[in-house]
Amino acid sequence: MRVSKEQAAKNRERILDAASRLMRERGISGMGVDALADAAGMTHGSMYSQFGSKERLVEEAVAHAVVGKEREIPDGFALGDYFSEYLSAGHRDKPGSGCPFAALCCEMPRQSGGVRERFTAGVRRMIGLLSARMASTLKPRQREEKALATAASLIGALVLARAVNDPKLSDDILRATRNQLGD
Amino acid sequence: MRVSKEQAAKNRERILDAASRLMRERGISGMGVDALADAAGMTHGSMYSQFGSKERLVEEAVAHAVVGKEREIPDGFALGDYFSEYLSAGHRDKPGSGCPFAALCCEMPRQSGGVRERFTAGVRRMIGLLSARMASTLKPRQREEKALATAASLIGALVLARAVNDPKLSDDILRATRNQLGD
DNA sequence: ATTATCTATAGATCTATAGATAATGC
DNA sequence: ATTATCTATAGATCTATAGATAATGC
Repeated sequence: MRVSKEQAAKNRERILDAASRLMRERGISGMGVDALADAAGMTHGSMYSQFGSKERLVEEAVAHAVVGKEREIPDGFALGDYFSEYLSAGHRDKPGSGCPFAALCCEMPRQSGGVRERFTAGVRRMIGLLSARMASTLKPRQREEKALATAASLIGALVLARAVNDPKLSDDILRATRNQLGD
Repeated sequence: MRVSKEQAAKNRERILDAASRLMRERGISGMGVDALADAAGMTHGSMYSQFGSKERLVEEAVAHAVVGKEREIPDGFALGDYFSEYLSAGHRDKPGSGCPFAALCCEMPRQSGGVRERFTAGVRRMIGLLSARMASTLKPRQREEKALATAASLIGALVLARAVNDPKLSDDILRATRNQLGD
């Protein structure tokens, strides 16, 4: 049951799409290769011939999620809009298509070097994006510092808002962080 | 091989100590009942007669970790010292005895109601502690808001500093957040 | 008599591999 | 001939339970 090169490439994309969603919804260790194969409409045997191991599949899926999310950011975006979107109830309630850093950060310390490399490269680009938009009255050093702290705030607020049981507390965390960040 | 009530209570404590550490190091789903039994020097059968299920054991272990961590905070602590300690390399590098919120937040959305309840109660107390120490020139509402955003910043910075692969970036995230929080 | 612990085991799930299958691409 | 996919299965690990064991506590 061989397929064409193009079809194989499409299947590969389908696996990565499914993996990058499942990973964010269930966690990396919570995403079974079998469940992933189901979600992608294939057998897990096929995934092993495409990726060799779960670890290498996760490497690519992390990069896939990060790049996909990056592409959603409009070119001339304003910081305030980005904050509002990032800290929205909609984002909180859709982890599968949301920020991969917020979804995967806690599992990263236990991942392979290759997986962490991709994650870290993505974090660096997020900080770069933020830094470039910080008030031009600040020195580059200060902009960088503010960008680092802002990334931590955004990710922390989203993760915490998803973690707590109480909807009001969750909303409060998002709103308070939005207000503190300003712009 | 029955033991005395006191010994049984001690064994229970030993299990909870081991669980609250293993959980933070390997994640809740990454902590096997068997590995936990090993770490506590017991058989897993004994743990089932003590706790009934992994879920109920996790409930107690989360509460145990939260309360244990709370007790470490000195009565008359200063906010600045708390920030410095929380955002230190030492804290980052010892997740097993560190903040349970930072270690477990990403897994919380997939936990049972009982587990999330304990986690949320702990978060609320952390926010209360922070709120009480905020500048007395602020109105209660503003103090609460600042406390919410501060908790998110602290947790986000720690989690992100643990996640990234590059030691310098990791240090930068902690330092930048420390500087932005002030006090 | 009660019960905390242990032994043995069930049944599910997880990652991975070997070999068969059948369509592509030379 | 090559190879993407599928089938079948291995071997490890995971949560959970049943029943035996042996010391406590009435």
